[in-house]
Amino acid sequence: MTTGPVNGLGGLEAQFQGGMKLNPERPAYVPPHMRNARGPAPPQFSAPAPAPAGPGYHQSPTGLPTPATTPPQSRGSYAPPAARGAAFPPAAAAGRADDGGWGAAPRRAPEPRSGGFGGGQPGFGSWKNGEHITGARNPRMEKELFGEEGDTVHQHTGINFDKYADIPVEATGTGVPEPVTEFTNPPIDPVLLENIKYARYTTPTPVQKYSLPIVAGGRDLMACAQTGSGKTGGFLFPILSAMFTYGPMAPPPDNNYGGGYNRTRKAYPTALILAPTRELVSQIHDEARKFAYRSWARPAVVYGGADIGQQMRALDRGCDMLSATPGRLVDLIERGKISLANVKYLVLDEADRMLDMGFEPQIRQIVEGEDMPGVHDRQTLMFSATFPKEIQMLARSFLKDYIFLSVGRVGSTSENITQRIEYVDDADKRSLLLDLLLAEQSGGLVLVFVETKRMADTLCDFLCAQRHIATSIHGDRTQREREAALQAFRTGRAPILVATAVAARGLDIPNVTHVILYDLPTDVAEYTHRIGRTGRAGNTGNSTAFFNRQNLNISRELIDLLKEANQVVPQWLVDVSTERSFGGGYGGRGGRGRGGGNRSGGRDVRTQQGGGGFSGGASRGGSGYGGGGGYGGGFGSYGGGGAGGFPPPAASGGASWW
DNA sequence: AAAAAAT
Repeated sequence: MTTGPVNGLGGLEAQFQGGMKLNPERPAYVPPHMRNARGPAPPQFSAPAPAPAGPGYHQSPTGLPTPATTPPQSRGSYAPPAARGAAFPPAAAAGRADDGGWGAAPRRAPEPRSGGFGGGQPGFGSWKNGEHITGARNPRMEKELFGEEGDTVHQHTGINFDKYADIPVEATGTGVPEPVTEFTNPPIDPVLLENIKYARYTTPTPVQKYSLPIVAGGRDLMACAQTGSGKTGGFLFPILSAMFTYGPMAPPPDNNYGGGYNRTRKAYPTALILAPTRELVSQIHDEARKFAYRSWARPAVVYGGADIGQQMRALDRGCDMLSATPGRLVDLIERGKISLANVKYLVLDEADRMLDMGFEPQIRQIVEGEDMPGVHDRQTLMFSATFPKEIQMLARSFLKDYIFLSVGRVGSTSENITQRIEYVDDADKRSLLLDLLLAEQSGGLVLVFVETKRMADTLCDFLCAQRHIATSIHGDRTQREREAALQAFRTGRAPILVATAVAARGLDIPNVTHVILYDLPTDVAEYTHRIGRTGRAGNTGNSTAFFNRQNLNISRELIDLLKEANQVVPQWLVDVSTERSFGGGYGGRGGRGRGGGNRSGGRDVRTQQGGGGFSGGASRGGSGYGGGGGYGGGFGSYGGGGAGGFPPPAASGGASWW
């Protein structure tokens, strides 16, 4: 295990543990699956008034949904299923006045901190008698959720909106709606609008401009948007807006399903967001909390490596928008703790990863093998910075007549990132890394990617031995260590983070000024995601990739990507990509070529010849992909590792640590 | 080949 100076992390962890242990009322241990049989507040039953049947939730976005009737003492989202009945599905509402037998829906326990008056607690709203009751403002929560002016940990301070203005957007599919241009009340729910203001978002990013009306119009979406382009808001905003407006849904009549005796309070999320790493899921949840502030909707999060009992208790306090990693979600479904029967919005973030070989079976189980509504009874949204053709083909089975959105340069990386490729043999990598770190004058954070968990530890130890303050994150560290490392990095306490692929996707860490690919991934899409940890939210960043003979397989695609992003392409890289023998022994790679051309995606497979089944459709926006201004300026001058001849000069600096 | 994701 790596124990850099900051890995031990006294404060945070002690606090975390202490909080758990100091509770004098902590009950004796109960197995996880039994814990809900003896909740703090015994379920109370009372017959809710039969709610009038009305148009289904979201069934008619244009019509006014008939209010669901909710007993005044219960918070909206936790109303007994029967009481939630009216809105969705309409048929479920009739004749649900009985409260006996299996039909008896468990009344959710009152919000523990609410003094018995659910929803009345500052910061939390409710849904009563078909109306959205906005919670009172809560200064403490606002500070926690939105931070204060000028802090750097809360993102999107100093967002560079000007850079967004010219980003081209291509939307294909049938009936593409007109994008919105501003955050305004119609169509955005007023409660959400206020939260957007608190978060200091002023203008929708291109992906948000399109996703808002697309989702509001009931459409499915496959969105390919460059990193740091506001993807999270792209799905949170339209989903929360609709949830706020239309209110909670009725659960299905078979809410006793699973376990039979209904011992456990079951969560029925309206929106389910799946992502490939725990940290990403956690980050999405944090955003969801911001934008659900003062509303009736309760965000929840579940992921592995953390105490499941704690997560289940948190689910009892509300679960309307659930962010989850696949494994833990399946676990909780099997325990009868979560039902997907109410899911109206399914989001796959980093969709290409979620549908790749490692994840696809789990995703398929969740989407097709549990009680998730079918593709026509839910809206499915997929987001990623890269969308390879094969993955798009696969993804189509989860979508219905979707709109394909491509934001930014096609399948490419942001021009906000100045990308460099350095030739360096393995033996010289450490030296060059030290040079780069010394040359880093920005005071920003440096993220170093390696290919293996072991290398992450080794390199982190090495850097610490060299008096750098570094920490590491990878899948063999405990969840607590992972979170501590990320927190130390975010806050700048450890300005260097050595990471494996676990940190490659989606993580939004402000102030990362330099991403170093100490090892190059074998896949350009992966390269794209990794360097995308810098240059976020319209800011600029630098990336340096260490290239040597082992990376020949991506040289061709790398060159194409660099060209597309208006980056300097080292001549030696062009040379090696065309020469079959590079250092010998790699003669076999020649045939790779650029067959298909769009491995990283960015183009709607339906619009390519033989796409099948879809008749093109409207295409708007995106008048060409003209190059932006020059980002030429080099950053820091380190060693002699320039883009010289071939083979290029080795990095300078003595390898004195051998 | 490696990483990630349930215990």
